[in-house]
Amino acid sequence: MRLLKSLTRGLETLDYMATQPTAARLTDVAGHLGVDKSNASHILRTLVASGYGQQIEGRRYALGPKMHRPRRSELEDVVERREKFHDMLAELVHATRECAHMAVLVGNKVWYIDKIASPLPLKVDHPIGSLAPLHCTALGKAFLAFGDAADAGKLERFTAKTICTPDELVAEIALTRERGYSIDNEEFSEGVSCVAAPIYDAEGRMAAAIGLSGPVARNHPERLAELGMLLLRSSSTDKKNRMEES
Amino acid sequence: MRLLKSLTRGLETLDYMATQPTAARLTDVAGHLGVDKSNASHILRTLVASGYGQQIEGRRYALGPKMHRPRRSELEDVVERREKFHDMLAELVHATRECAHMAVLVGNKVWYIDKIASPLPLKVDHPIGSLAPLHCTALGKAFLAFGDAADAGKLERFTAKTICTPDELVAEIALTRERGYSIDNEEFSEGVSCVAAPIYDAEGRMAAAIGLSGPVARNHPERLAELGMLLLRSSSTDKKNRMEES
DNA sequence: TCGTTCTGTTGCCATATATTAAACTTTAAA
DNA sequence: TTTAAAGTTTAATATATGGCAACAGAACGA
Repeated sequence: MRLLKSLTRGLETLDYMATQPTAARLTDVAGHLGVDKSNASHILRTLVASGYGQQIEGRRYALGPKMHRPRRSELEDVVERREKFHDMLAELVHATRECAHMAVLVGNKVWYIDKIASPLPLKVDHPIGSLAPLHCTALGKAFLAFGDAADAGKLERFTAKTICTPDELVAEIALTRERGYSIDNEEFSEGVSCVAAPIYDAEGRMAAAIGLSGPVARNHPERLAELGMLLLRSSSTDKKNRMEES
Repeated sequence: MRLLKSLTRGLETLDYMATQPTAARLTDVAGHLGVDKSNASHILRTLVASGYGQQIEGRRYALGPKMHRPRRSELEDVVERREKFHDMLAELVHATRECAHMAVLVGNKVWYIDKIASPLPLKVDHPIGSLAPLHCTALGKAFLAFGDAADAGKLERFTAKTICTPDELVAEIALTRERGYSIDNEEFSEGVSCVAAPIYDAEGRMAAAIGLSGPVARNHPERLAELGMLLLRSSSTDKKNRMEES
């Protein structure tokens, strides 16, 4: 197993510049790598010449334009995903007569990006575009359990049933992982219960959450379980379709 | 001017992987660099070992996790912006009694991310989360005139007044730039006219568009001009505030 | 299943080249 | 202005690297 030394050093320099809060000086780079100043000079110059580094404000070095290549826009991904799962929401509403939501993770909140309301007169309403906390919503818990939501932020209390201690939340998340879908039983809004399940992208990372919400009057525990299983079935069907077309 | 060769090649390999639509094979990389397979093998292995490359689906190479370092999420920006301008929308609705919208650019469409409806019974409704074309909406034209919307896509006709030829659209955009705000006069929806103005981020790039929509019955040309000026005044006030706090 | 071809890996050697050290230049500090 | 620190250039040497060739493994077709 042979690694190219100068390449390794160059990349390590990129690492260094990436982790450094402020633009790095040549001497610092040389010190960090444990090489001579002149060597560091050559490395940095090569990085700059290739566009992976850049020299700014006199003689300081930072990551260059090539390191900030515009990737495919996150927004496009989100909008595309919304389009893709809109029909699934419609089917879910049709099958359950409950309100279906879709949300993505933004910081430590969920952001509702799609909704189809229940046809019944008694209905819940999380407007599209609104934000909600992670620890007390089914959609949020789905990101905690299956996505890469780091922490839930402050565990604010909304109702008597809101989970407000880290320990309880950890247990709830573990339970959610076993179950495969998440539940919110009047933890955010009195009288409203929800279930949610994750949606994955092609790389297998959680991309969005899809959930069903309704009044507890209709959604007793048994029905919530049914709805949860329905969500799992829908999302696994999607996964299968994706497998086949690839 | 001395550049490190193996480092240069390694970085060029990153370039190659970045521009390649699909994950690259070793032979392709070797061919592209004009080096021996064995050399390419060492380069790729070094890239993988350092995290700048990764080996996926067997024997193909792609940019690694270090190249996808999480920058501040675009979604966070959008959500933050929405929060920030929500009050302005409310003020606009209060002042004009027309519906106010906020939208961002996604590909060659505008995506409505916030809305406050008119209090009057006759009102327009672009639901939040929906997409609209650029060439026939005020919000879209704002991105064409002041933002970095590259092209408007197909100039589909929606009403008799829709601008459907590139030449006319170019002229309209030029006019919009002079005017400072954009106008949609029943070009997307019969009976609905809108005005819109750009919102800029800290770097001076157009971040979002804010617009007012209402029925033509109320919004005769003179009123549209008034609404446009109001938008400009609101957004310039925001700009001033931003200047002061920085 | 087997053989053929294509793709990627390993070991070796010669030499191009990266690294060091020292001299030199530029910038910052005193 | 002087002095010290930081950065660049040059030159020399050691060695890391690139090419070759042989090897191994996967993919393909029969």
